[in-house]
Order: sequence, then structure tokens, then C-alpha cells
Amino acid sequence: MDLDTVRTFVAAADAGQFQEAAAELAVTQQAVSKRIAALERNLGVRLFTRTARGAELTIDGQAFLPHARELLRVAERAATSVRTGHRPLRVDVIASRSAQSGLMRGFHRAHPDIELDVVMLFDIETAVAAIRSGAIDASFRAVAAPGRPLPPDIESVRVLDEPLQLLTGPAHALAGARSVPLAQLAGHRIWMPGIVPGTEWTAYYDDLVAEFGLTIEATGPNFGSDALLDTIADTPALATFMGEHTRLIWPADHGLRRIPVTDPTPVYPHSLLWHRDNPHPALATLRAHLAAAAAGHDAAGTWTPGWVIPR
Amino acid sequence: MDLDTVRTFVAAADAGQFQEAAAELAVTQQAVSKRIAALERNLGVRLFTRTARGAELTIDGQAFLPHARELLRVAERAATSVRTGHRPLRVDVIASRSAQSGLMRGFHRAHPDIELDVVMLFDIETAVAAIRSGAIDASFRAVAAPGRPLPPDIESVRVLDEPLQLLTGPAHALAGARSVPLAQLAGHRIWMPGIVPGTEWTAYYDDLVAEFGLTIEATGPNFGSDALLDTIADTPALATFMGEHTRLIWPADHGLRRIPVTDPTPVYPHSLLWHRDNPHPALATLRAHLAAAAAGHDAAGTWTPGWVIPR
DNA sequence: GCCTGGCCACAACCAGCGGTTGTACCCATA
DNA sequence: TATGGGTACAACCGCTGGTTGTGGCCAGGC
Repeated sequence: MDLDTVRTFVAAADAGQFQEAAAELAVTQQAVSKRIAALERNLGVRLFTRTARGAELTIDGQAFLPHARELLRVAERAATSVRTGHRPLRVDVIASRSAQSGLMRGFHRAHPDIELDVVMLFDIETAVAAIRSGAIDASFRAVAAPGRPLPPDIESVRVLDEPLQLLTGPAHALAGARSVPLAQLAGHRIWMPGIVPGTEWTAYYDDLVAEFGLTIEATGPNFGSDALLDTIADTPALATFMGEHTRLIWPADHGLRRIPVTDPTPVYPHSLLWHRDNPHPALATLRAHLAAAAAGHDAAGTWTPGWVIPR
Repeated sequence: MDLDTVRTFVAAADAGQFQEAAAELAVTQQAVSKRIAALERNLGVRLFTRTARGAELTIDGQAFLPHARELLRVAERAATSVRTGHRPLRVDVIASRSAQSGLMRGFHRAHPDIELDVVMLFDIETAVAAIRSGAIDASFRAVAAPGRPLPPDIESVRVLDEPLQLLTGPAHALAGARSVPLAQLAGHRIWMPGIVPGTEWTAYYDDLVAEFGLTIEATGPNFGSDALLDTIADTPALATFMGEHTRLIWPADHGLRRIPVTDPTPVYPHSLLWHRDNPHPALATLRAHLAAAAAGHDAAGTWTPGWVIPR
């Protein structure tokens, strides 16, 4: 199916005749006739009944028309998603199903008219470069890694402190605990595959390990969260950290337990980064939305690395 | 933009390389390369960065990908909307913004997974023919016109009795009334343009006129509901009938008044028609939904033509 | 009843799109 | 440095999809 053909169909349906549609599309009437005939051949149904005064839609044509319009709308949106200037707000998140995606879903619910595109970049370096080049408008990150302050043209604000919870299988020693103090995790193996060296994740967990004497194993390739959850569920000696707001796709309940961590609760600080001079109007709306959503949280009894920029 | 090209883009993005995508699509690698290059030229942005191990999405490519998938989904739905066998449930309503459309919206909310196509046919004759031919699955109508019983292979059920209200402008003599008895309308001019002779609307209003001595003018072409409402708002001597559930698109409030009619309240009987042997599974769901929605209404103090099939 | 006007479909023709094969180039790896 | 896997460019060509020309059909008016 060709979108020009669909456009021709819609034009002919609106005009009620091929001749006028042809004039609108700046082609001959014969071209319109051939396009419609080809579309009818493709779909296997007759879309118009040809009369002496033009062409009117059959029932099949009536049923097809709204779908055709929708198709053109979606094509238009797809094209504008990459057209420079007045394109949708483009935001980088660290992972789907993360708390950041949750924030963006909330923003979309609050402002359904604002067009959004969500992408996932590799690390903060890439994100900063993309922000500076204008390829993206904003990025959710944990800024900044120690010793690497943000460039002056990049602004940022803390938007969410997400408490980390321990995720264990049903046979884990701590599976029955209602909560667990952070210091008590010193003897347990905590497994976090897929933490890529050089990203801000690494810096965060390095500090957590250094300060509380934990044992975090980042070994092994990342086979995806399904494999991770499978292993956690089946291995009594292993646990992992997971953000409180992270949504699990867990069709079969393998008895996984989320256990809050206390004294202090490690929180992962999510910040929003954007370029000082970015003129996108929706960016200001997003910042206002996040500022309103972030208000009123309590930082007492929590831990973040010392290098994290204060709120 | 060509949907085959979009399909190629999605395949290449999923595969991570052109070669494998080409194999899936049963074309050569060079064809995929040319298609992607053409798409990039069309959109004016680079979608892939070519590496030694394949091709990975740029940020623009990432932003475009979900739109491309959506485009293919919509195209698929558009094609199935006219494909015979397992196509969406196709229902004929008398007008958009009518109570029937409201019923269908309610059904769609209750069963969002059921695909629907809504069409508007000319009259009950056309609708019955379309039902018999299988072109549509169901039709909302006021059955049956007097002396024209339904054929035995068409089944029907009353699904909604919609009270008619008087619609007047602010300067109309009855504009201030909280309600008006039907007999009291005898002296007033009631204007119903666009009532097409031969349709079941005509039969309904003919009976209403005959029984209560009203003056209903069906003269003049139908310039659309906007023009009708404009005229009603500006003309003190004119009023019109409108279904209680009919939704007005009325950007500027011209002070229109809806006045309930009593003693008795004329109600317009909406029935659902379908073919005895129609096997569409969603049809049974629709009938069950409408039966549940129709339960518990009170027919006391209302009027319908004598030829309307009883509930 | 026939002419006329308006509209659509078919035929013939042709440019160019979009496929193929062949080949060069690039880069990671051994 | 050689090798293998991947992409891009060039040349070629069939067929899609446009054009012009023409015929058929139907409604309305003289």
C-alpha cells in the first residue's frame, strides 16, 4: 500500500468525484482512476460506485475512509517527529519501565496535547553531546559523575529521589524480612549485571560499596531483565537492587520479594538535564510539571553519593 | 513515503543490520540500502549510523521508530477493515452525534479490544439490503415503517427509547418554559429540514403530526446542523425537535434552550437490526451490551407510532 | 427522442523508479 | 597484514505509474 494512493482515495472521497480530486492533487483524472483501481485490486473490494455525476463510496469505502485518514495523520506525525524545527519534545530516559518513564507517562497524562518522543542513549556523555547538538531536548540522568561537572551551558535540576529496594527470590535468607538495614547487607551477594563501566550507574554503586562495605557483583553479560529476574528467583544466595518505582514485567509470579532498605535508604537521584538556550516551549512545561511533582519529598534517613548535586 | 520502505526501516532497526533485514524481506542487501537511503533523503535526516558490524539507529532513528511501528499497525488495521472474514464489526448508525453513536461509544468503552467500523447508510431499505449481503453486521433503525414488516431473516430488538425535546432560541415564546405538553405545540411552527422522504424519520413525524395536530415543516434543503442551529437561535417563531441524547457541537452558546415535552413525551425508538445467521462473535457481545444498557427504562407517559414493534 | 456535457475507463506510449548483479570500500579481528 | 562480514556505488533493466488520446455511459435540456 502506498500513502500517495491512500491520499488519493481520501481526496476522491471528499470531492465525490475523481476529476476534482485529480485537480487538487495536480495529476490527470486517469491517474486517479488507475490509483483507485490499484487500491481496490490490492484490498480486494470495490471502494467507489461510479455514477454519471462522479463516484460515491461503497459501504466498504465508508468503512475504510476513517482508517485512511488515520493513516495519513500517523504518517504526518511520523514525518514531523524527525523534522527539525517544531518537532515533538525529545527526551532521553535511562530505561523503559524506569521511574523516569513513569514521570514521562505522568507528564503525558497531564498534557496529552504535547507530542513526545522518548529515546534511550548510552551514557551521560552521549546525552550531553546530544543535548548540545540539539538532537534531544532533555535527558534524565544522575548527575554528575565525580570530578566531571556539567558544562556551563547545560542546566539540571533534581526531579526525583527514588528509594532502592532489595529484590530477592522466595528462598533468600532475607525473603521474609519486612525491611533490612543497609549495613546488614554487608555479608550478602548483590548481583547487578549489565552495569556498564563508565556510566553514572557505576559511579553510584562504587560509592555505595565503598561506604557500606557491600559486595556488589557486576560480572556477567546482561541478558535482559527477564533473565535477571529468573536467576534472582531461583538463586537463594543472590539478591539485586531495584528502584521502588521500577515496574516489573512479570507474567508468572515467581515469588519475588521487594524489601525496603533502611538506615539509611539508598536513593537514586534522577535529574533532568537540558540546554540553557533550548527554546522548545514544551520544555518549560515539562520542567514546571516535574518541579510540581517533585515538591514535598523528605530526604531524612536517605543516602546519596557525596558528589551528587544538592537539591 | 511508501509503507514498504517503512517496513524495511523497522526490519533493519530490529535486525541491527541491513543484510539480515534483506534476508527477512526476501530482497538483496543493496535494495535495503537504497530504500533506507531514499527514506533518509525524504525525511532529511540520517536514521542509521553505518558501522563495520552493521547499522545502528541514530537519535532521529530512535525517535522515528515507534512512529514507524504505529504506521504499520494502522495500515494493518485499515486493510483488515475491508478484508472479508474476521473483519471489524461494522455497524450502521443514523447520524454521528446521535444517541446511537452514544450507544456505540459506550460499547467501545466497555469493550475497547473489539474493532469497530461505523458507517451511515441512506435508509432502512439500504440497511436491510446491506445486512442481507453481509456488507454490514448491524444497523440502528426505527423499525419498521408502517406496512413494511421486516423480512424473516432480519432480527431486531428495541435498544433505546430516546425522548424528544423542543429546541428553541432565547427569544422563542416557550424559551422560558420548564416543560411543555405535546398538545400545546399545536400552534407553533416546528422546523425539521433535511428529513428525507421515504425514510423512517418521515413516517415517525407523519404520525406525530397526524395524532397531535402539529405543524412540522420539512421544507428547505439541509445545510447541516450548524445552519439549523443558527436559524433556530435567531428566529423566535421557529423551534425544532432534538433527541435528548443528541450532542450539539456548539462552540459559541447562542442561548439555545432544550425544553422537555410531556403528556405524552414523544420518544424515538431505536432498534438494532442484524441478520439471523450472522456469525460475527462481536455481534453477540454488542447485543448483550445493548440489552443490559436498555434494561430498566420506563415507558409510562410516552408516545411512539402505533406501527413500532413493541419491546 | 436526440443531442450535449460531464465524468470515468481503456489503450498506447514512455520516463524513471526500484529491483538485480558485480564490485569497491571500510573496519574489526586474528 | 590478510580475512571476513558488512555497506555503498555503478551499471543494467523490467515494470510500475505517469501522460495523452479516445470511447462509453448516464443525466438533463432543447
